[in-house]
Amino acid sequence: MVNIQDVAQEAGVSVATVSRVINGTRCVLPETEAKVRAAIAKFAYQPNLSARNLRKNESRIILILTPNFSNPYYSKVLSGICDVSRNLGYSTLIYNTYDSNALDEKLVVSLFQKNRADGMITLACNRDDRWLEKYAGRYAIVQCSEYAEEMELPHISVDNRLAARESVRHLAASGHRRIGIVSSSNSYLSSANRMRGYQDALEEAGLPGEAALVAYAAPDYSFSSGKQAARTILTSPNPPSAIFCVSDILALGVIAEAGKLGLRVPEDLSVMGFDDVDYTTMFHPYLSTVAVPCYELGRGSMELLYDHINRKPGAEIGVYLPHQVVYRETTAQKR
Amino acid sequence: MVNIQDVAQEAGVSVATVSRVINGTRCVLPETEAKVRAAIAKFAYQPNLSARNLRKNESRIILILTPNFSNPYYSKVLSGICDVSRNLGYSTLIYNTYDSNALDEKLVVSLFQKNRADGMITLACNRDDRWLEKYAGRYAIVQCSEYAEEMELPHISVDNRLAARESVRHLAASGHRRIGIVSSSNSYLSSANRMRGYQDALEEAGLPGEAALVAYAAPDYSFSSGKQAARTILTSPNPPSAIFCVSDILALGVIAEAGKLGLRVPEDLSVMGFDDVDYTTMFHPYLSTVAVPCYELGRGSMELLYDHINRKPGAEIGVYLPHQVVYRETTAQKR
DNA sequence: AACCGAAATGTAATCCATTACATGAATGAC
DNA sequence: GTCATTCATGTAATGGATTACATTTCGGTT
Repeated sequence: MVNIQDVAQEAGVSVATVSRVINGTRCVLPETEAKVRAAIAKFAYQPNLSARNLRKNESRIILILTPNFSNPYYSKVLSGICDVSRNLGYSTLIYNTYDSNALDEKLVVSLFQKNRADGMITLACNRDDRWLEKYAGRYAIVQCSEYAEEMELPHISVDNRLAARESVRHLAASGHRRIGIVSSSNSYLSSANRMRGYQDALEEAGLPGEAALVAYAAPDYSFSSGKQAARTILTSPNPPSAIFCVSDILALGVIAEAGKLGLRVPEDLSVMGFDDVDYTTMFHPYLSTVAVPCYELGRGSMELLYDHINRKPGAEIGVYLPHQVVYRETTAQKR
Repeated sequence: MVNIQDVAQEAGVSVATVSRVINGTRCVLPETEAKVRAAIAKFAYQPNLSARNLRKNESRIILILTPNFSNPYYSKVLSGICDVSRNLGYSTLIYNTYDSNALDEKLVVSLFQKNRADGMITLACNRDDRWLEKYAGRYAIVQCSEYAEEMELPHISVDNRLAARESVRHLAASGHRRIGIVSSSNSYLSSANRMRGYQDALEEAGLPGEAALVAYAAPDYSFSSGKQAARTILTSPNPPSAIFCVSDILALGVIAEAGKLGLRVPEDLSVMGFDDVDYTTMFHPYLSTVAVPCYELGRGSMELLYDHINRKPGAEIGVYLPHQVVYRETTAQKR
């Protein structure tokens, strides 16, 4: 494999000059630069990244901690992260934590040490993972989608509270007086904030909150847990005519269960999802939902991380991307 | 950051000995080893990977070329790859080629050179990408799911031809005499082999092939292209009573279009998919399909790659994992 | 007692790019 | 004409782990 020596020799200059040309660190005479570039081109020379990283004391590796690779939401985010990181010259080491919601402190530290990662992006930490703060100074960390509350750590997400509020407001504006919510019994800030937004909207519309309208699905966001939650709500004495769900898959479960109970969507029951993953429009009724810019969240989190790795002054702490509530076929006027 | 020097000093031995303990390359006296291990533990020492890679002339990075990160099939495969690669100490650099089916030769070479990757896994190459062979000696390459035909390059997949044959054989055994196929107009070997399997089964059952029973959906495997293909087949003069599809999403499209045409599934039309992605059981009718062990394909491809990187004698060239045809709610006896 | 060989460990070269410091040439000021 | 300064480039140290080769030690053989 050709190295910087060979290039220097070919160009008739020293290795230092070649390095300067490559990195553009100091002025090099145009004709010298031309010679060097010619030699680089001739050999198709590529600097050895291990040597460079060793010298510069960086790894050009960023860690990504994701709970579940195959979840379409996360895979979209990952896609955004990978595209940007590739352009910035970083390798991504994706670590699947398999829905173990606890973002393990020991794991994080050991991953950092073992890989000497330059930074990390977490896709799902709990709202009370305050220990992250301890490492903020030492390592560059960005939290994407979920983040630990009340901490000065970089994070990027949508405004979950507002999005939920808008969705539920729409349901109320469509005449629904009894609006349920299917949340998830996890410790994500998004779940908490979507619940808050739901309550905001009820209050705003002058509707009373009621325990029977609230169900918590299992923390796995699965289809079947959505069905189960729906059953609880819909078989109660005075069931709602609309249900807001904190995820699309849960909403799909709700729709399935509603069908089982003889309810038509949207004629008898309006349903709203959250995220807008691909299959929301893969079969009818198309799901009304909140479109979350997953890919852009991924891109944004990597860009944010890059700024923090390079200690760019003024790098932001909290970034919020715009969402959009989309009304399709699972929501209708109350009859 | 603590280095091997510090550990050696603390343990009162030379750096060579520390290295030997870490790598287990040569005999070290038990008490010496104990001292070294104590020092390592005390400092929580982790070898610098850049230095190690530089010296060993490896990068511990493997490239993954995938057409579409967010496709559930690929994300499952990626999940398997990442889990194994992590355990083997490799970083994965995932490169999204965005459905540009042409696995670009220049891209591959430049990625290898730039990252000095130790190996590469391709998730989708065309059956005629014979240029790959040129690089087989120089780089470790494993083809997962799709591979270039008639070449001695490592690959792993299911037996697409057999799986298709079994599925269609089942339809024939259920009394269907006119069985259609929705394939995809791409250049994947899987498509070709599933077509061959379809023909095998027809022949086996003594059923005639017929052009009107065959439709090629757009190469994007999309829901809408499935619908379009179904329309072609189902509106022909003498439509089939069963359709075998080369992907689940296409099958979903077929079912949707059948519904539009007033056909009930499975009463009027049996439909089989391929892959068994998550949403096949997310709404009724549950899809009959061929379960492909995506995750295991991912695992297997990384293990295979590892063997080839290390030039393990007897590393296999072609690995075939078992599939399983699952009969759910979209297939029924012909009436 | 002399010698051999194996085992355990140490010394130092090596991988390759970056960069602090050194050198030499050219420019300009007085 | 001399000295300071800047610019372009070269020399060599550096980062940290691996490993070929060297050395020491010790048990065993004759």
